[in-house]
Amino acid sequence: MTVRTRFAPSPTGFQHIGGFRTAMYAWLLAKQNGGQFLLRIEDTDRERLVPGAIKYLVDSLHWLGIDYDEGPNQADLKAINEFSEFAPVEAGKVGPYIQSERLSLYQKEVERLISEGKAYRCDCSSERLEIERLEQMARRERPGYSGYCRTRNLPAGAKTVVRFRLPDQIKLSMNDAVRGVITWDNPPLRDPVILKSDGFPTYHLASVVDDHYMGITHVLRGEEWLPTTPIHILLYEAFGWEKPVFVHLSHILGPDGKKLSKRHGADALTQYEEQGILPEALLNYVSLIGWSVGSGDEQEVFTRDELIQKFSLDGLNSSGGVFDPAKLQWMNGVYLRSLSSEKFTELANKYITSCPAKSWEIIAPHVQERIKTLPEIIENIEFLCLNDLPREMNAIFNKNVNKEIAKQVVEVVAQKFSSVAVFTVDSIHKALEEVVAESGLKTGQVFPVVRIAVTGKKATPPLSESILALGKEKTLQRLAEMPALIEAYQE
RNA sequence: GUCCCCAUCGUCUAGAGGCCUAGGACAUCGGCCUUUCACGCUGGUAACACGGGUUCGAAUCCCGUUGGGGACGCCA
Repeated sequence: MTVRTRFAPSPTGFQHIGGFRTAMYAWLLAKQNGGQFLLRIEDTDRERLVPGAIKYLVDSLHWLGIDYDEGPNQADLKAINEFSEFAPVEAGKVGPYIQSERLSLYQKEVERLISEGKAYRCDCSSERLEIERLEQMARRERPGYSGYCRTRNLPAGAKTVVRFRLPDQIKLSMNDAVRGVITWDNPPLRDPVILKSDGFPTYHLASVVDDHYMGITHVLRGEEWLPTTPIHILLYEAFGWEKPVFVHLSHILGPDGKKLSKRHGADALTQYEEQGILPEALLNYVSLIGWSVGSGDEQEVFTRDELIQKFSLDGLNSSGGVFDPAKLQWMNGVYLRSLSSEKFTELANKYITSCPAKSWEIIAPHVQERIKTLPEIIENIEFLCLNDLPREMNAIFNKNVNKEIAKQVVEVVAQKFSSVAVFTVDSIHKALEEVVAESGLKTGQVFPVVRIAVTGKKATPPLSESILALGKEKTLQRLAEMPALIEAYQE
């Protein structure tokens, strides 16, 4: 059996990391089995549509390296003003992949249901329904449609919706790939609207119809869909269609343990990009929330291919997981350090514009080892870019270094450096060591003072390399600036 | 309120009845390396929510309690 999975987001805002994790798992499952992964846009809620949301979805998927085999192509997106260069030029034969373009299909299927008595029209106004609901709540009854139009046999009309007729007694079970058998014995469900008065389907109808016609074999979605799964099962049965495998994923939680959502602690993917998180690291980290390779294997860092190879539904966890930014940062550092110097420089590009190329070349490997996210490059190379260097002067002084000694250090070092013909890491290092040997000053007195003099900071890349990157002229200049600063320093 | 799901270190997890004195990773604390910081290496603190069963034996199976989450829309 060919595995076909899909990611079916609604373009009602920016999709957060939880949604993309669902997409990733679906993609992983399809790729692993040589199947297809599709993108379907569920734009049936006309009121909440957000312009640009579809483009954001397509761009983000591409950024993460999740490419879809079937879905809206460039022309489709252009037609609705959501063009993305990252969409495929051609993709898929069971489209359209945008639900607003499949209206006639849904309407046709609904007619079938109505003619078979499995669905009916309803003209109850939403205002009336709302009042009804409030009253029920007030009476502490379970809220829901009363069933007023069930037997009225209403003809098609301007203001009508179509409801799916649910059995009076529902007892059914389903074998979820994550949770095993789940049984419902009379769940609190009322006849749901499947076709709205504007002619658009609701999720229940559209997703079932599309999953069927698009040949979806595994439905991966968030566990918020679990309570309404009986509706979907009943719909499959009403249509006489084969059901897919359901895979209800546990939620990604915010720091407070509540479901991550657009309104709650979630960031758009572009935020991570801006924060200098690599897509590979994000993908890898997020894959670990709710999934583990298991079987005693303790691997956590996976390449994309390893993920495709090792992913399995069995490794999916049924409990929700908190998103831990600290671990993401750590993993990003791991990925950053594994980069070739060429690739690292390429990614660093936007942060090093004011740094001389030669200096960057010298300092880059040391910066690479020290950062967890790209923007941290800035603080590491600041001393190479700035003319007017801010210095953490207070870091110079301690019980071993007073103003007198500090001045002595910069003076001796400057003198020594002047006599070094060619600056290399070795010659600089040797010069520094000679200062220590000849002046009677201690290493712990010399290096910290020079570090502040040259870089302004107490935590920096290695001193000799930093000095080499700065160059002899500027180094001597910075040393020369020190006596006045030392003198002026007040605690 | 009703229904559904979930429950191992602070966090992500391993664990499919004896391999568990519960393993790993992040975070945290300490040591080593070292001119700082970082990397790396190394050691430590730290968990089976509770109560009943079942069993020779339970983190693992069953029931209940508690706690958390989710759903109850002409939203998805």
